[in-house]
Amino acid sequence: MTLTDRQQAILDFIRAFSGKTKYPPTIREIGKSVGISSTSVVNYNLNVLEKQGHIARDKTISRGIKLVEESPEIPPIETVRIPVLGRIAAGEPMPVPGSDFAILGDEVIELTRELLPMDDKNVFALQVRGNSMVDAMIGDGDIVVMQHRQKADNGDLVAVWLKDREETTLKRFYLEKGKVRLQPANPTMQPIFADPKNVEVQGKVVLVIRHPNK
Amino acid sequence: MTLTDRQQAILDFIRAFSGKTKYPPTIREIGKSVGISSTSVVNYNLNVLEKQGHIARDKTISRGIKLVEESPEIPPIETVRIPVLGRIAAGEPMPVPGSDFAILGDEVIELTRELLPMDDKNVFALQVRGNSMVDAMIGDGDIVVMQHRQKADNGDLVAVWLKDREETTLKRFYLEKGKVRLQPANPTMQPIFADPKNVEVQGKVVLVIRHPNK
DNA sequence: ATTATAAACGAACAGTTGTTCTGTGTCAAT
DNA sequence: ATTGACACAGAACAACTGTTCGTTTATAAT
Repeated sequence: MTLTDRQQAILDFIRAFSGKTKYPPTIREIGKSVGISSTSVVNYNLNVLEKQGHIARDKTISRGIKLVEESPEIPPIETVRIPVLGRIAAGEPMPVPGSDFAILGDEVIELTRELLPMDDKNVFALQVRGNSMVDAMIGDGDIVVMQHRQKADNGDLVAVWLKDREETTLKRFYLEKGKVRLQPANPTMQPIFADPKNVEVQGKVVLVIRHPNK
Repeated sequence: MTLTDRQQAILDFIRAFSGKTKYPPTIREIGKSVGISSTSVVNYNLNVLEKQGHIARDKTISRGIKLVEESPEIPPIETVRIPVLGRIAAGEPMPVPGSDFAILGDEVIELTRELLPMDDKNVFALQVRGNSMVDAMIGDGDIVVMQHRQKADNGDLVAVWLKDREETTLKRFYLEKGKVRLQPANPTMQPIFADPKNVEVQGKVVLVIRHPNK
């Protein structure tokens, strides 16, 4: 069942007007917008649109028009917003996200929640600079999504803050004989040995996102 | 600045009424609901609510009331929904997404649009099985987001359908001396050489998503 | 006790709003 | 040529709607 040009224009106007003003237009506002001088003609066309199921009307009250949804509701996908806090292993100090941190900078990415571990609290992202982790299949330019942690298990991929060097780095974490070994995943690079007191674990990698052609 | 009980009741009614009817109430409908018999009193209270920033009023028109959002609107992030069509290099036939394909299976992921290339049409995802691409830092279990392509450039990471083998595989694509070379990124594996007529390029990898601890 | 302000109230009014009535024009079918 | 359906148009009307006016009551401050 097709619409005339005028009827389509009326629908478009109702949608645009309602979106802007948060209330529907009157008969006269519709008429004015689509060039119909007679309220009777607007009323006639609205009755047709109602009969066809495009709108619903509440009788005799002002602005008693509502659009009928035209497409079935898209099923919602639960997503999570993740602040991208900066870059890692670039030697710059980097703030640790807290439970009430504000988003620094304004870059945020949004992902399907199911891509993250069960606990998606305290999640942030960093962009990797450098190739120290290529054997862990994390390369320069990758985005790593991290979950804030203060403790690490052996073998975890973590971001750690080295207090004496005042820099953050991404490495595999091992605690051996009272010392921390931060192991690159690149055979050309040496591990870092550090006093546990000098190491502050900030987060554990839970997801890696890469553009393979960049 | 506090609200009287009556003013709170008016706000609650406006919110409930608007949610239900999709248009705001009139002065008289408000009065009837909160037990105010005089339109002047309703008008007085609405003016107070407007002054305090709870509502906005469009003057002298019917139903010219709108609620002012009580929390700042979360800035929208444009996202893209990507169907996950299955697994690749598992030897099973895999349908090619077309411009009007339906989502097979019901797994869909949603990502920030800016993570994808400029043209995000005809995008789908596959989960990788196998380690043939570890030197391209794509491992078993990774999700690769692909853009439908029918042609590949040398060096592109692509999914190709091998007609004679009836299987899809993920490899780097090279066209050399009239032959297609599909190059694994794993030094322990041999490239596949194929007649171009036997090879159907399906898509090019534009993003890789990995859980590093799975 | 007095004053100022807030809150309330009914009535009246002007303008808005949707519906109905009567009539005309166009087009397709017969 | 006639008929019926559709679309249109202006006018009139009743009811709706928001604003203003004049007044009263309650409360707090002085």
